[in-house]
Amino acid sequence: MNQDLRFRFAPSPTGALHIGGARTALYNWLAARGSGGSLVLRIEDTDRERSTPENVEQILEVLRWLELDWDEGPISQASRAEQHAARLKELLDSGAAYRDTAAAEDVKAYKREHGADRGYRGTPSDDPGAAVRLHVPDDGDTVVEDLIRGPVAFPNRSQDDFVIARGDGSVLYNFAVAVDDAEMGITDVVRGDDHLSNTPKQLLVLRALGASEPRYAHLPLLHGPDGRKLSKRHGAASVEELRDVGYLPAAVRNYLALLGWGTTDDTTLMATDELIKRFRVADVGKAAAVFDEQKLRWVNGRYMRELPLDEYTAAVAGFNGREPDERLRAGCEIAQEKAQTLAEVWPLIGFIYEKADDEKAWRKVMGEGVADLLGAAREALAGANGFETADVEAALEPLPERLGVKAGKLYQPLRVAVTGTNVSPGIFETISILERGEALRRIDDAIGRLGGG
RNA sequence: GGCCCCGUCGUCCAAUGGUCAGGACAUCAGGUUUUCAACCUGGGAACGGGAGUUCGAUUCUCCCCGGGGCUACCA
Repeated sequence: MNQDLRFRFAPSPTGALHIGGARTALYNWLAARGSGGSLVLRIEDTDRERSTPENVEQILEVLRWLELDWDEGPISQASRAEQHAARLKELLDSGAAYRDTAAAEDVKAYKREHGADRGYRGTPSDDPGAAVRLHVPDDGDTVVEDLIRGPVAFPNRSQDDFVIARGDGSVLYNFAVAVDDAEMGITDVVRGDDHLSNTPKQLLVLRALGASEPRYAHLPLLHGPDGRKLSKRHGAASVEELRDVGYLPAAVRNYLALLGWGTTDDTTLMATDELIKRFRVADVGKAAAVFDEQKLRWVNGRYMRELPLDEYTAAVAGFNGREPDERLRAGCEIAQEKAQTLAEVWPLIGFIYEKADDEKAWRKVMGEGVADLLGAAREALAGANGFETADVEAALEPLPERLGVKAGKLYQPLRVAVTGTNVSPGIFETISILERGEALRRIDDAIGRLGGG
């Protein structure tokens, strides 16, 4: 345990939080919790155009839903403008940075002249409204000692003298991140691979400032099923969507943890405390992973089935905007083995409250001679000793043989008569969960509709 | 274009300088069965390509190919 470790999750609120971002948050959280260190939440909102309060709130909500807590923050990066300005002034005063009036076109012209692999070098200007660039050395490499990838060398001569502050004095991302990580005492930066190329820039800033450098670990990106970078096109790409289709937070954590990381003994299902115990940033793989919702569904199904009934009922109730009551609890009990997501539960047990109206199912099973079969079942149920599942079973079980039909020939019409559709939990449980009067009434209705009885 | 990263079954994750390259999801076949699931059994399925190092490479090195990231006075 190392209490001195400080991790951070630093999303930019420019849109919905991706499952990739969620995984980054999860990995940081697992690493922090597993090491006894702390987790800082910082919102990278220096892009005032795209950062909105709604997006910030959305990110916090996703983290809360995933049950990932943090120890400090959320800290708005934009609110640290004063510190940024102070550090910027240091670099300007020391000569490590300089003002330059060059625009994108000038940089291109420079490269046409000096070669595409040559980093831009500007000429200091005394125009107080010019952007600020950092002096990058011409020789040597800036090496990122990445925990996952090992040392990665970036030749300095290919690196531009990059802009660290706009003409108006506000700082840019790579500068703000470096300053904040240093001033917040971050020891471990665990983030997406898309930042690997930014790291030498941040290191250069840190060194110019004489600040301490954190350890870095760059996680492979997540791709969609087509192998391209994950985006909205790929189905449930945002965590909110995952929540809305009925996945359990614990299952999502388990699945996400496995996207890029695995154990030597091939364990697939791991409760969160086990993930905390076993997860190591350095063990994360290097290759990009593809988000596979089918496997998430399977993981989720396993979690659904293992949930204690009370929790299960509460989850189903919450998902459907209801209060958990005895009736729902009874329904959940018979549906728990069958549903893989919370959204799948209601179609299975909605009949408890109201009979469904599935025309296709009706046409499929309510054929010739069905009225008589239902009549026989009705009589058997009316005469049952009680109405527990065992009573219903005792009453119905002998029927197919006595009537000379296959079990399905009787049970399917009965299912449709009672639930209104042809998919439900076991037929005996399904009937038993209704009160006897209600069950008989529904059967009578069906017989009536068939023109029989 | 430049700089950088990555490359094991369809997908995720393992292992190894010498094994029949393993597990999970998915898939296929069979079983169970009152529907749908679930469940059980079994099968197919991978080291991107080419050199080199080596007695021997999936594993080490190089090249190629493929995919990806960055390349803004965005984050």
